[in-house]
Amino acid sequence: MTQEAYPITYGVLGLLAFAGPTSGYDLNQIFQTALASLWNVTHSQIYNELRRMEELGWVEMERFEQTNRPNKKIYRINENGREALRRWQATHPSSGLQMRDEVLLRFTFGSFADPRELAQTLREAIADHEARLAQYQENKNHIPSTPSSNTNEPDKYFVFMARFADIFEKGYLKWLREALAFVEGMIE
Amino acid sequence: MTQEAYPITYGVLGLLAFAGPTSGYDLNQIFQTALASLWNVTHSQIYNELRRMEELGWVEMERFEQTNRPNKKIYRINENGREALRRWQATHPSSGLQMRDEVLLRFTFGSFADPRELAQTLREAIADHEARLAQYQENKNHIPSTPSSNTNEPDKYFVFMARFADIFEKGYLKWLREALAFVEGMIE
DNA sequence: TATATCATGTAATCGGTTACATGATTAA
DNA sequence: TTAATCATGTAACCGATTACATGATATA
Repeated sequence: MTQEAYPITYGVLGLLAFAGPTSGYDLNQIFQTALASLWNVTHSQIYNELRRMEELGWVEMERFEQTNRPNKKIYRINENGREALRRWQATHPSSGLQMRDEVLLRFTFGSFADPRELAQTLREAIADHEARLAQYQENKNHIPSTPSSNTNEPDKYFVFMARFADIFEKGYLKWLREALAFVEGMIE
Repeated sequence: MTQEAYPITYGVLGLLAFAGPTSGYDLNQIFQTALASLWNVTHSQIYNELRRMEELGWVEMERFEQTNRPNKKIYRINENGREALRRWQATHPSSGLQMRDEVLLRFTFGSFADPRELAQTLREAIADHEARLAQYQENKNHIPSTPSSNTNEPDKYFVFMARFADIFEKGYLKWLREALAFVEGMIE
């Protein structure tokens, strides 16, 4: 683990600023509901970033012994961490949108596929993205409030970001349904 | 390089089936215009996958000496390769959509940013995505025709896939413009 | 009473990126 | 005439994923 930070580092750090003292396990849950629509992570990486930030001195860690559950480590952002977040926001993005989509890739080479199989792949993708959309709409009810604000209204940036997931998934689903109709037209 | 194939492997293989005998350099160009909207790659990875597929026996390689340019290797898909493409199409996707977007991540934690800086980030993102959209629309004029079809009409799956990039970028731009207006409202 | 799932994390691997190389044109 | 960009690839590294570990509780 080198002494450096990456976008995902700040993603975890930002959530920690919102959530207060939290374990890696819980941060992963939060990440999956709050940010999964715009940044893929695995739970392992959350732990990686927490360790990294501890080395960087951006967070404090405290161990808690538990009997019924594995022991946990609780992380808490400190002033260095908050300062790092602000510094990050003053820099330029290091890269543009990264995307990989196996369904679209398969569709593109649909000429090599049996249309029946491809149609099935598309139906599964539709179910998948419908579930995502439902999940994102459900998540809107659990948007955290801005840290250090004494209101408990949902953070306005979070709220606005949630619209992106909505627009994106609806557009995707629209395309998928049209694509399915197209592929069904190719059968036999 | 292990004896295995991944989605990106089939992406390169599929393009090779469309393009006929091609060098890694040229395949990268083709990939960037044809598939960049749905799968990120670097040119290095194209070369990696070509070597991998040669080991797998899916493609044939031939060296060409050049004087004014570095020597090149020309790759050509063989029957094993075409069979591999068809087999792949008969399997289930190994993963869903993968996405990482630093602009959205920064926006989400906009509470820690100076709105002026965030607005600037959004303006640059708008310019970036406008350029992408223009690029994708230009690309529509260069869609390859289905291999082994004796027409030279653009491949129908490629054409349909191109609509996805269109829908996606337009939706993204819509959101970005709304987000910019929102952030500008937060200034001062 | 198996078998998921919860809960919590570490270790090993690898897909994908960055850095390195190199000579020929083209542009400022 | 200095600096990009073209053209073509290889080698090294690392961000991110998969696999491993472990005991408790809930579920079928």
